[in-house]
Amino acid sequence: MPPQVPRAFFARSTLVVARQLLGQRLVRIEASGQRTSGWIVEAEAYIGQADLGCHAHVGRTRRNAAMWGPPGLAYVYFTYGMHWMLNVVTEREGFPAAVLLRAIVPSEGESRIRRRRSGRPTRVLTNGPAKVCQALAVDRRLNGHDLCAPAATLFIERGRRIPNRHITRGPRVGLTGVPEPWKSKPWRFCVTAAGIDRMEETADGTT
DNA sequence: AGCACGATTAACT
DNA sequence: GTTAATCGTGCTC
Repeated sequence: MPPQVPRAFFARSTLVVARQLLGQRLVRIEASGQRTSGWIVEAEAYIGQADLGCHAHVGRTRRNAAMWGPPGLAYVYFTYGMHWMLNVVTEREGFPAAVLLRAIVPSEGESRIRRRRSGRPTRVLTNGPAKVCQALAVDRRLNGHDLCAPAATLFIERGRRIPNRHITRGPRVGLTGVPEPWKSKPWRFCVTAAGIDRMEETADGTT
C-alpha cells in the first residue's frame, strides 16, 4: 500500500478524520525536492454551514470556496494580518467541512524548520496552526492543492496509530464571540505528552 | 473606496 | 495575566 493517504480517508465524518489524522505525517516537498515533515499531534474539526465556528457558516465566498471542494483538498487561509492556516477538506464534495492542523512534531528537515521558525525553542517550534504553516512553508499558493494527487507537494502520509488513552478532546481554540453550543463542542483532538514521547520512540524515518 | 474584524503569535508586566 | 502587530477578506456606503 502506498504511503500517501488516499482520498477515501478524507471522505468520512470530519470528527473521524480529525481523530485519525493524529499520528499521521504531514509532508511538504520543497522546490529543491527536499522533504520536510512532521507528525500531526493536534487537529480541530469544522463541520458545515450550521457550525457557527466554521468559516462556511457565512456561505460560500472566494476565500472559503475550497471547503466545498472534494475531500483531500487543502484549504489555506490568511488571518490576523500575518498568519496562514492549513486545513484538510473532508466529507463529500458540496458539503463544506475541514480539519484545521494545529500542531506537529518535526520529523524530517528539522534544520529547515528551525531556520524558518527563527531558531525558536523546541517547545514552541510547531505548536500552533500558524507555526505549522511557517515551519512547512505553506501559504496561499497551496490553497486548493490536492493532497491526494500523485505529484502533490503537500500531502498526508501513513504514520503511527495513536491509542485512545493518548488522546484528549476538548473545545476548539480561539472561537471568541462564537455562540453556544458551537463554542464548546469538543471537536479539538490532541496527542498527550506521553503519547508524543511514545510516538517518537517507536517512529521510523526520523531524521 | 472605506472599514471592522480575525480558527494567532510573540513580547511584554 | 495583557496587548500590539498587520492585512486579506467581506461587507457597507
